[in-house]
Amino acid sequence: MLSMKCKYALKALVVLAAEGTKLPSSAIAQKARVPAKFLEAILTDLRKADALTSERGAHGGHKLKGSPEKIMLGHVVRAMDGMLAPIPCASTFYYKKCDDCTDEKICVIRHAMTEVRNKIAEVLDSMSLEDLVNMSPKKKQQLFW
Amino acid sequence: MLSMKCKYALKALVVLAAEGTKLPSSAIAQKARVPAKFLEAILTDLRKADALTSERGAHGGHKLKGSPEKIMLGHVVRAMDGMLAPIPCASTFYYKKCDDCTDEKICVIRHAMTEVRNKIAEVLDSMSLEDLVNMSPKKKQQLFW
DNA sequence: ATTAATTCATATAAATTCAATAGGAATTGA
DNA sequence: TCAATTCCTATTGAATTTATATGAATTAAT
Repeated sequence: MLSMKCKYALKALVVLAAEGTKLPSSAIAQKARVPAKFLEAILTDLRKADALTSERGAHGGHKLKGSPEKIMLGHVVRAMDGMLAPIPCASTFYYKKCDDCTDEKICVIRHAMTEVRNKIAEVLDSMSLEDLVNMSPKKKQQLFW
Repeated sequence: MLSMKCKYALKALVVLAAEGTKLPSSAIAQKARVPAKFLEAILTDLRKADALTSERGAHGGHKLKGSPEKIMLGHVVRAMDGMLAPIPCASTFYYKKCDDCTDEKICVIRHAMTEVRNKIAEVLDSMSLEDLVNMSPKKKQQLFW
């Protein structure tokens, strides 16, 4: 399951990708329909994840860091929610050994979940913010949801 | 993320599939290395999910319902954790509308997550308990993890 | 210099979910 | 009657999620 945080993060980034300009968090919150104060915290995390840059003060705001086609969904989801894999032992970026496993090399649960994690990563690591923006038939009107 | 409950359920079912016989929950707990009392509750859920049958009293126990190749991982995971999809609006079995979405038909987040959900379902709905058992190189020794 | 708009940092809180454990009732076979 | 078992209900502690609140720091415009 994606957390709300992660979903909001994706929506915020889609807004920024579509807009192309610097936007204050209040404007993003409105366009993405996301709780304003919660979004503030999320934007900070996204900045730490190198997905955007922020400017403080009057006329400040947030802007995508780099072009939308270079920011992959997998990167965002990992930054917000951690591993893509269903269980830690099947994760490549967040691997962690199971307590109830003696020989993870042969663990059949792990084998199965590694297949799942690879499929998830395949999709999310090949899909960019630009892909998301282009996906909408109404992108001219900036309606993505 | 799979819950512990779901992981334990899968391990219990693999034990039952490999064994082929009726087993008391205490024996399953030991072989699967799962907390005994927690497992009891899980086995009840698995019975309700039609994955096994239970007999009470002395010499009672739990037995797979049907053959291992007919019990799919997707069925088990859904029964334990609910939807496979990353977000409810992308689920086919547990669909639920988003509050922050006006037109889900065009929602780009939903489109992306539907792709993910389809990949996950593809894997889990085509993999059976028998596949899991056969996956282990050490299945003769009944060591699966 | 003051003010308004903004990000940033920290603390808090309510609600929910997770991962169990406890105790005992009901059932069954010996 | 006894021992082994499933089944049922309740509880609990911990962690996580989803926020909200407050105010400090920064910046541009007047």
